[in-house]
Amino acid sequence: MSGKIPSSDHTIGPHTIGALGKLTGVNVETIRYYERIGLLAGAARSSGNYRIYDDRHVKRLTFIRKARDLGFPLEAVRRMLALSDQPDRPCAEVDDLVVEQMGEVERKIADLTRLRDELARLAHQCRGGLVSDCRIIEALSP
Amino acid sequence: MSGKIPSSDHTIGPHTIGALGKLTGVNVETIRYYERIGLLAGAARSSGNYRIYDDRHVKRLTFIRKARDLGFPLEAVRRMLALSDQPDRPCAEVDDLVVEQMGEVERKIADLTRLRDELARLAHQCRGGLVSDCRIIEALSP
DNA sequence: GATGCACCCTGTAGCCACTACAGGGTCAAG
DNA sequence: CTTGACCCTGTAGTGGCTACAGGGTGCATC
Repeated sequence: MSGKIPSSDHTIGPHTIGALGKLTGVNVETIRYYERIGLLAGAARSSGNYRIYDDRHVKRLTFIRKARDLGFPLEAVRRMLALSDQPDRPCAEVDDLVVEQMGEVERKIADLTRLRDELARLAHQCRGGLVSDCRIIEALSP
Repeated sequence: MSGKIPSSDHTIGPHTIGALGKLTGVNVETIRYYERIGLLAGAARSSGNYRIYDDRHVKRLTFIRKARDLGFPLEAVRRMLALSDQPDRPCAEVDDLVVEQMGEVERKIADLTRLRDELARLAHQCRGGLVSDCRIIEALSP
């Protein structure tokens, strides 16, 4: 059976999943995963059962990718997408998500900074010796 | 069938898994998980098939917990445990692990700091407005 | 000795956010 | 007409646990 297949490579018009992936910088497997969990709407299909994405998909996925790059968990991304579809709602709800995420990130930074200091204290404590005299092992041993 | 069961609550002598967990601050499920993946040696069993841990287990698990608290992945913990059993090997191998882990942590801190700065720039950009005018949504939209 | 309760056992499934196959089908070019 | 790049579905794996389900054990209390 013959059928039209979308030619891709352009920034506009229909795209195969691979073209969408390249356009947005998202792995093909990840795109399918997003569809499976209902984050990205399913695409139309070609006669050969290929997914055919349009520009709304490109926009949507770009949004998701940027939000993920900022460290938002998928649930937050989902909420932001929902909000972006409701232009009449207060913007503060979006802001809350950003502030929450910033808090998370700051907590992680604080934790990791403590860790790094601990590790720095441990490092290079036993240059050239044997494990039997290793201060690091000692520090970990009860 | 009767049988001796270890009474616990002391810091020395045999322990049930629950007592070991309390002693070391490690979740009971996690202890069983460590046994399953071969990180913590299996314990003797009581007549009622309860695990009976001795002081070597306590030491071992404390070591693991401290290393985990420092963010070492389980594979690194495994290598450190192996090294701690070979006192004649050079301590530098342990040091390498610490330095590597410190590098990881510093990379994460750098990444998160960049993230935090991005988020800080986004936060509070659209106080009181509607989603339709939200700069955050705008920033994420292509 | 029956009952209750805290603890223990095994085995399996779930979490997050992907990633990596296996085993096939489809498309365009040479 | 074959090659090779791409696509499809479905399932299993990653790390490091955590959370059951469905049972058994140990001990105190009535």
